[in-house]
Amino acid sequence: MLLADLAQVSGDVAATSARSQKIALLAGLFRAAAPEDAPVVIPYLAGRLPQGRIGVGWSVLREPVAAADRATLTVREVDAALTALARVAGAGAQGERRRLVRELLAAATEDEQRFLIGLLTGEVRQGALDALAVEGLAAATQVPPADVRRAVMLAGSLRDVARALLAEGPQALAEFRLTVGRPVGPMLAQSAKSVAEAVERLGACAVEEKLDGIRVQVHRDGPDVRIHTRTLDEVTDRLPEVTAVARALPATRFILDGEVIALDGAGRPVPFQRVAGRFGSRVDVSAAHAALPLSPVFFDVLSVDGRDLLELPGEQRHTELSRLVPEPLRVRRCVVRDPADAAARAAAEDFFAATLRRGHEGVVVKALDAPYSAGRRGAAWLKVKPVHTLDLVVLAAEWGHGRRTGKLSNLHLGARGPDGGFVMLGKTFKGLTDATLGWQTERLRELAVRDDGHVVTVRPELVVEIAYDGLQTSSRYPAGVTLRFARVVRYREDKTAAEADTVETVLAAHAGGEE
DNA sequence: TTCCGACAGTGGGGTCGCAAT
DNA sequence: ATTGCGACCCCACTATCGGAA
Repeated sequence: MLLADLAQVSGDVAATSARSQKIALLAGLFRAAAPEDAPVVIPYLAGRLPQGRIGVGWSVLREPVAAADRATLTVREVDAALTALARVAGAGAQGERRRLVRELLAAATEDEQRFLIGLLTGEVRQGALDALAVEGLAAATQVPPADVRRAVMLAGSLRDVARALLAEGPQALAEFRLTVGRPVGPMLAQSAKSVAEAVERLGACAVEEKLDGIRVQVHRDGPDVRIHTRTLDEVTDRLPEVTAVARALPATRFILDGEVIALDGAGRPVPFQRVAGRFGSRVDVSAAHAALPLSPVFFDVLSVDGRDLLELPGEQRHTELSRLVPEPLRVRRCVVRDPADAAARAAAEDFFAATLRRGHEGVVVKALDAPYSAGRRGAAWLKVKPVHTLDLVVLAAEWGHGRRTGKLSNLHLGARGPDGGFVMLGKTFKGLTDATLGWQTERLRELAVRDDGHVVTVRPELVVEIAYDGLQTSSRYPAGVTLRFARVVRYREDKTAAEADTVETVLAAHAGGEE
């Protein structure tokens, strides 16, 4: 199959907004793909490389390459070229990768180049990723989408399922069962504004600590322990202490879901930044380990002694968990059996407050009767975190990309400094409706003093209310801190810049506590 | 007919490892 | 030794489609 066919379909998919149409287009191409092409074609049209990220980014792709005028590249040629490229390493690797990429692009037409660059940067922007590729695969093979989706979740891989399905037919899906040693997509949580709202939405529920660390899925099969992240990357080598914990538990085959954090001498959690630093250390793990030991804390069990627990209600899985994992290795929790019981609701609020006092991020409220929905962000788990707000001044804004092209999108945010100037605390593009986006573009253009084509600097007059999750240390910004997860709540046209919050108040609000 | 679940998009900051400077 | 780049941790929020209610 020619790469041009993929580029064509990708363009067609991007051109329609109807999901049904996108799925039909994908299915059409999957049907036309030869069995040897399918393991490449399907990830490509899900916007991903089968090799994963291969060390090619914007700096390599920045300079344009003259396009070919005839489409000759086959999908398999491209895959072979990228496989070779992914293997390049060592001194001179940058230059060699650059040469290989440019060679590939020179053989591609303009449309093919656009598609390849999208794949390499992870920005195909066709309005279809894994989920719609699964639907397309189901349509192409005439298998119920739910069956394919389930197999993909349990296999942790669209490509493997596609290969099996196309080679062996629908019965191949039965092979994809929960298997110790093979990671599954972790269940994710939605957000709620308060514990009261979460309890209201869920009914009978458990309120559990939300720890601010790295999500891990731990598989043990006899002496063999494997640890995977949220995106299913294997990180066993980096977490020897987790392996040791898993080996010490009173069962030999299981899959646990939890979070890895670090505790200081007083038993309080260490800030996420330090945990991430330790977790990211790969060269000398034992030194990093000694400097900051990590502790796993578990909150779910998916399998034990060969029993698949995914379909069990959360409460029964918790019973299994408490049998397998002793107290300090489990998250604390508080159960609300009857949401109509005022005392139980009050206990849940107290638990939330106590969790924050212990230095944790918040809570996750979980329906007692919900199964483990692997790979889904269902409404059965709701996270609740405290939110802070500030009134800050817009110092500049950046031109947006994609659907925000032509709009001023990413705002530079400043607090009032001691000398009457403004101190930048970070940026945000989140929380904006299209209407607000349009409005701020107009307003900021009126206030513009400079436009370098990327950043538009403005007179510091517009005040915007910003929600954020806390401060984190920063080497990038002058105050030495930046806002974590900043997002726009609303513009404060009733306020002047002189009434915005000061750096001093921002720092004081978080003094002594690290949220 | 309206509501709501699932998806995709739009990027944020920090940290590490690696190669280039 | 320092700098720049890419990968990958953490993540919030809105718009949209299309099936459920």
